[in-house]
Amino acid sequence: LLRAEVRKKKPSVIDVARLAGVDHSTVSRFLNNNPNVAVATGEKIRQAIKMTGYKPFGSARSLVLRRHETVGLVFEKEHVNTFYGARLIEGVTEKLSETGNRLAMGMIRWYRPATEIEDLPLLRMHSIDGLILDVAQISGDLDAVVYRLGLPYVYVNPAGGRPFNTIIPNDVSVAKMAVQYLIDRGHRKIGYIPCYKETQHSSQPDRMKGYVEAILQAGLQPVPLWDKPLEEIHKEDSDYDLRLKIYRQEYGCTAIVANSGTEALRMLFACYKAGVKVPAEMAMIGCDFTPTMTETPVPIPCIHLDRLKMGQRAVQMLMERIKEPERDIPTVYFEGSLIEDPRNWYGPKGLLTDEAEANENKNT
Amino acid sequence: LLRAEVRKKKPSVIDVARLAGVDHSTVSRFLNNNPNVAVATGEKIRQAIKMTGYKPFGSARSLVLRRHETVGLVFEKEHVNTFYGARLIEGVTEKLSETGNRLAMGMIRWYRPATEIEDLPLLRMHSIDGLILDVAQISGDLDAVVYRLGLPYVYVNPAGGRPFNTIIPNDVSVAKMAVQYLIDRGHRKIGYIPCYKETQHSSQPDRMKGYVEAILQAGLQPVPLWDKPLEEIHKEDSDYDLRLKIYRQEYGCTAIVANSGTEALRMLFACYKAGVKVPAEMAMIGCDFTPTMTETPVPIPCIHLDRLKMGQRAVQMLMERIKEPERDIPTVYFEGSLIEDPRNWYGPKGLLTDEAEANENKNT
DNA sequence: CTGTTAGCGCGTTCAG
DNA sequence: CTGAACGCGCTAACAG
Repeated sequence: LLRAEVRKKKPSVIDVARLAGVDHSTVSRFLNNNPNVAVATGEKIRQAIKMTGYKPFGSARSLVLRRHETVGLVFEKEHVNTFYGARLIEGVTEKLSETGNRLAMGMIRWYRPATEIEDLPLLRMHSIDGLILDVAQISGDLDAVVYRLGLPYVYVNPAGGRPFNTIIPNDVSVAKMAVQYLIDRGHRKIGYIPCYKETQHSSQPDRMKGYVEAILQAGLQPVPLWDKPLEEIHKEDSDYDLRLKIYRQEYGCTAIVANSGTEALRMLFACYKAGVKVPAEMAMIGCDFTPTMTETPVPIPCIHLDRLKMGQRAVQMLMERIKEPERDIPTVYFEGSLIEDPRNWYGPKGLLTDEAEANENKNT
Repeated sequence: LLRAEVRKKKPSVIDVARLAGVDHSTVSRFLNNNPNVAVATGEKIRQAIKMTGYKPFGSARSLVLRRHETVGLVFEKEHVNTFYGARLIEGVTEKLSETGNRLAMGMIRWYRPATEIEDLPLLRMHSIDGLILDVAQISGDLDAVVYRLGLPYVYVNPAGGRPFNTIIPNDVSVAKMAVQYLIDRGHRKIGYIPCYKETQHSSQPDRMKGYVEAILQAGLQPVPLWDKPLEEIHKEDSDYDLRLKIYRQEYGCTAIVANSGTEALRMLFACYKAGVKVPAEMAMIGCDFTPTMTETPVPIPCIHLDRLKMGQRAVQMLMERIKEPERDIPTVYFEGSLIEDPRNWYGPKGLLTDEAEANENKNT
């Protein structure tokens, strides 16, 4: 004990073993829950560990086990400061902690070549057991890079989708649910507001597709504004005011499906400015949830995609893949669920706290 | 090469050395930029590395160097899905990547005992070189835990502040700047909207303090609504409507300092509902920036705290501490800066893209 | 149940 | 400039 302190050197199994009067291999067995350790011996070792303040040196362990108990997460820099991104990171971290694993993060920017991933400090050496990739807006051959890494991997929400080893939100279905919600409440003229920031990712066209399909399936007519080029629509600050006018006067819309909370919020402002009552004169619903939806004076319902659970599921899938690297796992699709009043998100019965979720589950 | 492939074993320095016809120690020297390697030899080794697809095994390296090239970040779970939190993580990750370091994340929930930090997978073994802590709403003796870890550390925005090894936003100054902005534009009756979610963190009282100080320094009267208990004010959905009425009718306010974008947004809705023109009849400014401020029909200026840079600075400070663990570094305070129209945040000249920032710097 | 021993991949002496 | 030899802390196979 003292010697180790004096040498400014962290105590090792050797120090613990010496103090406990056993061999270092016995200490190792004890630490790894090997049953071949007498109870009395174990107790002595436990004492010695407490006295020395011993902590295992992870690197030595992974050197021999060839396992790092660490999972990598590669993420798009532009997505981190997004509710979607943050919740995913949260879910991943949480699930990893539960299973005793560490999370190591790496970021890549939009439109950069996929090969930049290989140069991340995260991947320049062998230091992780598997990789979760949440990258879509990237150039070059991502699959080639991932293959070269030779690591168990899981994709989350990639561009284009994949049949295996992937977690994907069902954006088509989400938009359909949103449309159905409005139809069920008697609406027949329903407009759609696309993402106000340009995106090449599939979520935008998928939600558009869902909107059109649901409308057509109900024997209704899609309102055509959505297929105009975005630049034309977004030239001025008053885009949404203009849009509201066209939707109401030209097409007689009584309801709107917003691509997300952002668009819902902007549309809501347009309604207030124009003196249009929400939801009486113009009903609204959002695809997906963002925290802005908690700030509206009136509730704007939304179809919630649980990114936290997607993150957790990604970890679970990756763990299975690490166990059996050869086996491919069929892609998991995540469906949306209705939130009638997103403003309760942070409340005592809100969806943010896991305790609340746990209680809800208990009651059902 | 082939042998390594067949054995399904990753190539090591030995394999590279054999292929290059040199000793493994020469390969090691080459990899660590030791000048004692002949150019010709180096070229042979480079070839061999490319052929084998060799990647260093990090654990073996850190075992002998006793350095992990990895930094830990402990974060509050409830803060991850916050713009503030996300930007900080972004800044930390970015700066670490630049310096060739990995980021390992751990999360702890509000109000839990500080000792839970020790049980994080991140800290159960020796696996990081230093630790950044962004935890404030936590119970128990955090300092004792950190001391026990025996690691170089840096605090970010802790409750109460610290004289050393800490990064802190100057919330008092931010609120003062916000008030001054309104005073400079001729306002004399200025109200303050506190954080609508309860918080025990110092940012809330610090901003209140800044508001009061600035008002008094200008020889004006603070509007007293801010010191009422929050529960009383927030009982109903119409809090902000009520507040607006009181501010205007009872105190004759022409301007409001909002604690953050959230409160600004809610106040703005209240104005629209009441038919109060912004900023003509009621000017507003927010402390700190949140993405909701990009969604308003009219610009609400704000005093921006750059959390991205705070994250980067934290890494820089930690690196210095890792180099000289005995030396304490004086706390760094971050000041706010005015954003006149936060709606440009995401725009081509917005603050989000570093390229834009770089260009701006070039021009100045 | 416990101790002995070998070796994981790499960096660093120290001879040559 | 290069190679031989050693050891970092730990696990696992084997012998008792």
